[in-house]
Amino acid sequence: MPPRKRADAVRNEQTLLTAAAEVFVRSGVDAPIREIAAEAGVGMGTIYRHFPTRADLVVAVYRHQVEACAEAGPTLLSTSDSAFAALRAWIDLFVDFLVTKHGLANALQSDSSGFESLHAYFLDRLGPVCESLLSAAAEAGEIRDDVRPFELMRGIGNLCIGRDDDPRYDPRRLISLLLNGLTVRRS
Amino acid sequence: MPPRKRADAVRNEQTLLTAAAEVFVRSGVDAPIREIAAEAGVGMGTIYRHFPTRADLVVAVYRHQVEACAEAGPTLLSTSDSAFAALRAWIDLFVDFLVTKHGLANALQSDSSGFESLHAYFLDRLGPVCESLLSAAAEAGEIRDDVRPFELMRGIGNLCIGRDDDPRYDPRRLISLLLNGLTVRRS
DNA sequence: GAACGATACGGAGCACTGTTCCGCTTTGTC
DNA sequence: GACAAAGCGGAACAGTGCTCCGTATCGTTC
Repeated sequence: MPPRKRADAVRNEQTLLTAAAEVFVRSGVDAPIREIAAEAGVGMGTIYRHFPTRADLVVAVYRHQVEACAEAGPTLLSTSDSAFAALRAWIDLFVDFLVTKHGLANALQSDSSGFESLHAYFLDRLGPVCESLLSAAAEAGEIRDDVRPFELMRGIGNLCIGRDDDPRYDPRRLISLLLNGLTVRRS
Repeated sequence: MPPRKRADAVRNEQTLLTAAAEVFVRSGVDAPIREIAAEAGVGMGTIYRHFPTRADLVVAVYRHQVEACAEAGPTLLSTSDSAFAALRAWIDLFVDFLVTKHGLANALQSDSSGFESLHAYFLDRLGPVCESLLSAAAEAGEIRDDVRPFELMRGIGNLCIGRDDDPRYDPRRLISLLLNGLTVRRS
């Protein structure tokens, strides 16, 4: 009994996740469905069919982003000029992801058990990736070696809270400064 | 130089605060402006003139309710059959007020300094009122005498979090049970 | 490769909301 | 009573969520 999904449906679902992620970063998790549909180049009906509620979509994007972020770690490490450059690039992806993560709380609007499990999934999956980037940069002598993944991810997460309250507040700038602070300098 | 407010404007503002409070309890702080206008029997323009943004309205209702709640304490105490009955009635008002209070965080959406000061105002004003009701009931031998206003208000506040997540969750019921738990019984 | 359900798609259309704007009404003053 | 000024109401517009169904595409069977 294999009523398998049609190929175009599978394709659309992937397209949607990617498009939604991009729109979330640009316009927040409350972005109009129309905008996401336009970005993905599909009709609104398609979105509602795949993700009946906004929470469904946000959760799916969240998982998708965690996975993409996790896979990007090793890739960046092997293609970047330096481990520190890889770390910077990875953090940039991570910040994009945080928009979705912070939107999750509102989207789930109380389902705290669901939220907890998604949060645990996030830590399990990304903690080690962050760790490997930190270790590589530390071993290359580019940054200090006493920074733990948890504190870094948590700190960056907190820097991103309230990002759209005030146009003068730019989390990415502060994060960049923070990363500068990790580097080892010859004096 | 007395460009005093016109009498009808003053009247409308009061009407609006009362109506908005009621609608907030019924439909939450995100209730449509139209609904509030209808409840108050005024046009939508009137609301926007008095309270340009939703945050303005929520803050005004908040202050109004804190005041009403504070004034209701002594009144209830002198008109109720017992101090405990007065306490119950007061808590009921207090729960209505909490809807507004919890909506405040969203409405202020980050202005944490403004939020802090409103929170302090609330504690200063209502703490003593709650205290007097507790003392009266304790002195009448109706409830135990080791309950502090802060813990009670805080506990009730927490019971009201997530009130509209699940229709099976009824904070007022639990609060009623909690109050029962305060009573002194002959065994 | 032709034919034909089954599956999925797109987007017009409806319902509902926030916000503005201006003709009309009420108020206060002389 | 007359007349600005202040205030009011709600029609009108714009943006959004969500549904529904005619149409297009896919996968399967011969």
